[in-house]
Amino acid sequence: MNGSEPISIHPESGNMKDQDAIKLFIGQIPRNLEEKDLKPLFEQFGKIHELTVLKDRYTGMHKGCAFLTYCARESAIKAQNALHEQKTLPGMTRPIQVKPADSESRGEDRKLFVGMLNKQQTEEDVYRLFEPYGVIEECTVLRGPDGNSKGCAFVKFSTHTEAQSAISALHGSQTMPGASSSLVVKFADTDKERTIRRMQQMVGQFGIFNPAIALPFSTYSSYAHAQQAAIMAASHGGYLTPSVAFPATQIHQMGALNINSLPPTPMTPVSGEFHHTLAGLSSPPANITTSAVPSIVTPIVNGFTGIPHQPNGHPAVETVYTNGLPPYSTQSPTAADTLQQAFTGVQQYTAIYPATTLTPIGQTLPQPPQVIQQQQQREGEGPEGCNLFIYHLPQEFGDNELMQMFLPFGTVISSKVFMDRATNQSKCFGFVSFDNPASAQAAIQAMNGFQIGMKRLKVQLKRPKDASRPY
DNA sequence: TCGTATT
Repeated sequence: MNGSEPISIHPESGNMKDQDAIKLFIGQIPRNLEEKDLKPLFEQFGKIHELTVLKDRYTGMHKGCAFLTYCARESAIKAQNALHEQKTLPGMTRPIQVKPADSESRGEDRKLFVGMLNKQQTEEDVYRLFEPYGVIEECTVLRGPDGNSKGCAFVKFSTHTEAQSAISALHGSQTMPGASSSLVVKFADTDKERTIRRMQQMVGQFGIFNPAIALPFSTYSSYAHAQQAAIMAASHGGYLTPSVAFPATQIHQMGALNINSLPPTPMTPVSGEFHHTLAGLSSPPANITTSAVPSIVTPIVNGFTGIPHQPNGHPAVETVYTNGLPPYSTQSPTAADTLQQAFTGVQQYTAIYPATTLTPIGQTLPQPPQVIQQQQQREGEGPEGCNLFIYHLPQEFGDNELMQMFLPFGTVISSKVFMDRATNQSKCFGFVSFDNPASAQAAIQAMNGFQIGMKRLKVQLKRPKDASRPY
């Protein structure tokens, strides 16, 4: 599940697909092309059973890719061979992608991540290194915008077993000249792990206040939206693009990871489920460096994919909103409904600390307070059990940020960050008071241990004034 | 040192 809702061409009558039809993933589609625009391009290879442009579930934003299923399996093979990496659609900087959708063959369990490569090593070098262990379907060295190797690569074998044997043989087996440690060969991250990794990177990148990304969110109506917006902005240096969307479930998992600081349990690769795509469907020869391979395996340009990485410019922001429906208003909400108001604080907070908002989500999604009181810093204090002590606040947090952070859990009747009189700097602790104990408890549950940058919040009930000191 | 996008 991933924030997209299919909009399909209406299957015409009598367009039954073959039992062994292949669903194709189409990438690098200009965002102004809809199903009807794409249809002619693909129809020349056979009758289309279904064509679905992927769109964001909430914003309707075109994601720049699609799923395509032909009635006939053969049509898919022909289309891939004819189009994949062969043609660049108007406005795109990279060629169209036509290949079996992930759903057709999860691939993850036979895809390896290779780290600690020498930055001089090319796709061909990596290919040679892994060739002895099986049929390589894909071999890509990761490169930066300048085309320089990042010292790592993806290698996809045709089977899990082959991939495993490559790990056994190569992991740690040697140290490449210039590498800081021995070769790393392991299964590539799953989608979930990738999501988590990205978010962690964002924590690192944006854990320090960055006003540049604190602007453009306000009219979202749910946590997930707010998070998506912030994450999207963060991961693109403030540009809004539809290219990443994080489902709430993944965000939740990320949160859990932040709290526990534990790596996710690796997903056990599903084995035994053999797919009829790729190798199965037209039995690619072991040597796929030949460009004439009549296979639906991702064609390998010049023997290897990904060689000519052009530096790709930022996608123009204005091309993003092809449906005339800007997903994120740059205006503040006027008189939004109660729910929206309830989340405004989270959104602002999210904009400041994108990844860190992930933690409380879904853990304890509090009832939005019915009334948001705007009083920010009344010295008042709630009843016993309603007052929280918060430590390890970010240096930048003031009373208002503190309130924003806790608004989602109920009505905040006061928030106070303690300042050093001499320096006027935050002492990084403060107090928040709710109007009822349940809100306070919800806030503790969700926010205690919440990671911001390198620190974790300590959130606990404030000691009653008359509490006896332990010493 | 984990890819631009995968219902």
